[in-house]
Amino acid sequence: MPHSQTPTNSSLLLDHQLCFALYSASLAMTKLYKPVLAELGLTYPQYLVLLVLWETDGASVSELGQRLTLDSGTLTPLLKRMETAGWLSRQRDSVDERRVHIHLTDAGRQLKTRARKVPECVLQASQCSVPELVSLTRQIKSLRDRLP
Amino acid sequence: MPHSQTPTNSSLLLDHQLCFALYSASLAMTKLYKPVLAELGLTYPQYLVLLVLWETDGASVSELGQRLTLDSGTLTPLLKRMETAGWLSRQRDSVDERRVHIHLTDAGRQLKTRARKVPECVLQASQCSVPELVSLTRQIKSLRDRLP
DNA sequence: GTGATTTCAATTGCGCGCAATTTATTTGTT
DNA sequence: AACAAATAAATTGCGCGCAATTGAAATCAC
Repeated sequence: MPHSQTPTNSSLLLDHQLCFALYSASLAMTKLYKPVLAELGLTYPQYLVLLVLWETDGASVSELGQRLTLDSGTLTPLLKRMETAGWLSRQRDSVDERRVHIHLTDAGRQLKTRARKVPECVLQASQCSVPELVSLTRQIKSLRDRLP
Repeated sequence: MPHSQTPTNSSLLLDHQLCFALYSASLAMTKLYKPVLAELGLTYPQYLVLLVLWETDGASVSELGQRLTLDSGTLTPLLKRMETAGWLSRQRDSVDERRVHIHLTDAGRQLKTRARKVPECVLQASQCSVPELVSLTRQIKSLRDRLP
């Protein structure tokens, strides 16, 4: 046993590798999306917001935050930019005036059709097989769910 | 075959799921690191820079950029902050004056010892088995290497 | 019902990440 | 030698991501 620090160093390396792999792959994925989304006038986080709204229009800011693990400090300015761009409107809840509901505009709903080509473009660019992506997604979600 | 749009929608969902899983897991990992790194006065990208420098002191800005897939627009201000914090110094190459080499200070080198506990803390907090982390890391790296 | 607590969104401030441009230096061509 | 092209880092500008704080509204406690 010549290396007394082997356990520490290997876990250190492993840990770095996983975190950096996630960090690096996430940045690379965002770059992959960028040109496709730019044609629609969207950023990646804005696209994520639309994915939630296309499913559940009228969600509140905090509901969006739960779905996307983002807080109001991120979402409020982002939603204001999307409101300015004409994709959605922000309306106070008349019953509970603390809450703000986000509703798609006609333009926001129509964008869904044009966005159908996004995942196909990205899937093709990623050069991955579907079974591999299915398996990998399941594992990363499982990891994600165990993180605080 | 009642759903003519099934292929599109499923690839759409799958694609979103993978990208969002990566995005969400990467953000969660960064949050996991934050309190541990905060004790050392570091951010996660700064920690990544140190990991490279602890291995190859004196790397140039572009070499750091290649290792971390970051450009000078990100690295230059980041390195200036780390220089101000006393972890490193930035020195022009006397032969090729376009290049800037990054050298650790004594404090930067000594930080390596204190940083040994970082991966252990994070590994414990992640609640994952080592074999799972090894396998997942390999797969994510493989995906990353196929992305442009 | 009044005060304390909680909840929700907005705001402030800072550090990335990156596209696009600029400046300085080196290399290549002739 | 002189000019063009390529390379390296810095700069500018914008959009996140998040901690911390603020302000307003609803809920709870008694």
